[in-house]
Order: sequence, then structure tokens, then C-alpha cells
Amino acid sequence: MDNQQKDTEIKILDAAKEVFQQKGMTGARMQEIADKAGINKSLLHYYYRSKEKLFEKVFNMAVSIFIPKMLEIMLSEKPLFEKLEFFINNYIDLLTKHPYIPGFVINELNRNPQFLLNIFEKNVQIKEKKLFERVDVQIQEEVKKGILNPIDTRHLITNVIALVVFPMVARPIIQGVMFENDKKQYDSFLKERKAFVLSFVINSIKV
Amino acid sequence: MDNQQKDTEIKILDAAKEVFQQKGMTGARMQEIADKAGINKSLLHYYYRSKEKLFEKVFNMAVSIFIPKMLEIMLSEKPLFEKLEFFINNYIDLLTKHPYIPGFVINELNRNPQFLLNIFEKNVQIKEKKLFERVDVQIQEEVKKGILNPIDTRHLITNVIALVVFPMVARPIIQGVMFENDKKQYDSFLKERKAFVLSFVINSIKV
DNA sequence: GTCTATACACTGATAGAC
DNA sequence: GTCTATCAGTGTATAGAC
Repeated sequence: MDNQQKDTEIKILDAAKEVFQQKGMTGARMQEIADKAGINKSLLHYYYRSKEKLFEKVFNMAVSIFIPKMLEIMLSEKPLFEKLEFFINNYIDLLTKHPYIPGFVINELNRNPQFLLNIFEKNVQIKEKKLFERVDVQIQEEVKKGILNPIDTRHLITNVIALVVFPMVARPIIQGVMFENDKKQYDSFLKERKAFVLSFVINSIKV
Repeated sequence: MDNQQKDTEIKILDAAKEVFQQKGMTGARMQEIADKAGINKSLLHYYYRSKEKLFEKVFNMAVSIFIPKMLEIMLSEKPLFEKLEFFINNYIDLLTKHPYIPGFVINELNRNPQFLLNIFEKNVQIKEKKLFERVDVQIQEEVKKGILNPIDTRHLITNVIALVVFPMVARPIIQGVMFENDKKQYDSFLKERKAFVLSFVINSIKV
């Protein structure tokens, strides 16, 4: 693979990422991706045989941005409160850097619920089959030690992810209704959330 | 407008709702909507001049399902904790009855951020211009009275909505990863959340 | 109000020259 | 590896008969 080829491939993926994330699989047009990449439509089919294959590649790249960090945090040996702080800080940063991805993923989730699950299971479950169980054990131990109030692990995990991800997904409406559509204000709102969400969660579960 | 006409219109809207909510504006096909309604493609254009207009109608109907209840709750004179309980219970019920709508709305939000805002402002802001301010005043009063810890109203509202809505939007992945894709288990998980989310929020903000 | 037939544009994809 | 030309299929939308 020479440099020329690599350049073209990168240009294609960059363009495809942009168009797919903004318009979804069905809304995206191969012509627009080609234009944005500065190449011909046919070349897209030369590198990726079909729109579907190109989309899968982009979708995989998007999802895999978020998985390694999650694994690292969940599998670490820190106490729960530190894990929470790490997770919340890192994911709000990550989401700020890639704001389109959650909407992109949820969009696709509607169209094809099984697709993401396959990716997820390939990347996560195989590497660490008992990911959920490990977190559950840790939490229930900390409950026994009297650090935490009794709590259902599934609800807790759901809550933390919801608090972190939802404000990105629903940004247009929250920003519009509560911040008079002021982008800067909403950006600092998101920054504040690092501390706010952490204390919100900890307040709720600590003894 | 005779009964025949009304029947057809309802059949069209039902079919359109189903297809648009599942496939989004760009993924939906007029042919599929016509088939599902048991009519001809041309008749769709007779009732609604274009796909875009039909979509707007369906989208408006979807959003307006959630607005009256929200207004009723937020404008009532109950103390905050009761408002929270009402909101959480009613919205989890409403979302269970209309599970596709949040994903549908968020999907469209990505495609056209301004569209939902216009609907929202027409329905909400005009009826009650200072909706947010009223809730804010109530919360800050209860803080002064010593019922609540000091808290930012915007973060609190965002959190409550996130905790209620996100598990519906991300259902396929949460159900897949944490519930082995068991639909029934996830349904009871959602029911549990009424009590869980309420105490999670109140624990976090009460003095 | 409902149908058939059809216009017209555009889409993803391929063939073939260089 | 990259382009031009082109295809077959499908999309929305309209015209016109009944």
C-alpha cells in the first residue's frame, strides 16, 4: 500500500465519517462523500465495494473510539467512587471531541438493532466475558462494607451513562429551550457537568 | 369531510407514523406507506402534497403527545418532590406506550436541529413564556426554605429527563448488553425505574 | 376520492479506457 | 489507481381517466 493509496483511503474515510454521521446511512449520498473526498464516485466502489460496506467501516471506527477507555476504567482496580470520576470526566471529554457519534449510533440503533450489538460483543464480551459481573461484584462488596447504600448495579450503570450521554444526544433541544440556543453557554454547561454529575451520583448512593 | 375520507386519512397517518418512526424521514418510502395503508401511492400525494409535508404532520403528532402532560405537571402548584414523582411516573408510562418516539425525535434532531425547536416554541413558549423561570423560582425557594441543597435548575432538569428518556432511546444496546436481550426482563426493569429514578434524584438533592 | 400510467431525477453500482 | 460513461433500478411526484 503506497502513500497515494493511503492518502485516498484516509480522505474517503474522513469524508464518509462526516456525511454518514450527519445524515445517517439512508440520508447519505455516495456522490456527496466523493465530492467531499475530492475524488470520483467510482473510486468509492473501488475501495469499498458498496455503500453498506463503507458505512460499516465508519460505524465500527466510531464505536471503537469509545470502547477501549470504557474497558480500561471498568477493569481497573480503583474503588467505585474513583471509577465514577474517571468515567464521567473521560467520557464527557471524549463526547465533546466527537459530539456527533452518540446520535449517529442511536440513529443506526433504530434502523438495525442487532448491528451494534454484534460489534459490541465482538469488542467487549470476548475480551472480558464477565465485565458486568465484575462491576456488580465490586459494587455489592462496597455495599457490604457500608460504603454504599444497597443499589441495583444495572440501574446505576444505566443512570451514569444516561447522565453523561443524553446531554450530547439531545443537545439541540436542550440548548434551544434552556440556553436560548447559545452554543458557548452550552459548552460551559457541559464542562460544569463533570463535577455536577459526579456529585449528583455520589450523593445519591453514598451512605 | 365524509367518513370514507376520514378513514383514509387515518389509515395514511397510522401507516406513515409506523414507517417514519422506524426508518426516519430519509429511510422511509412512500410506496411502503401506501402499501401499509392499503392504498395507492398517488393517494398519498392527494392528501399530503409531498413526503416532507406528510412527515411534518407525523412528527408534529409525535411531539404533541408529550407536551400537554409536561406543561400540566410543570405548571401545577405541587411541591417539587411531588412534581418529580408525577413527571417520572407519567413519562415512563407515556414512553412505554410510545417507545419509538424518542429515537424518532432524536434522529430528526440530527437531520434538522431547527425543526423541533420551532414546534416546541410554538407549543410551549407561547403558552407559557416563563416556563423555565417558574420552575427555577420554585426550586430556589425550596432551597431557601432548607428543603433542598443548593442546586442548578438546568442541570437538575437535564438529569431528570436524561434518566427517564435515555433508557428508552438506548434500549437495544442496554437490553442486549445487560439483559441478554430479554425483552420481558427489560420491561420490568423499566417499571422498576419509576421508583428507582425518583429516589435516586431525591436522595441526591434533599438536605 | 381513487385508480393507472407515466414523467423525470437521482441513486448505487459497473464496464472499460488510460 | 483513477477517470468517463452509462446502466438498471427506484424515488417522488404528476396527469388524466373514472
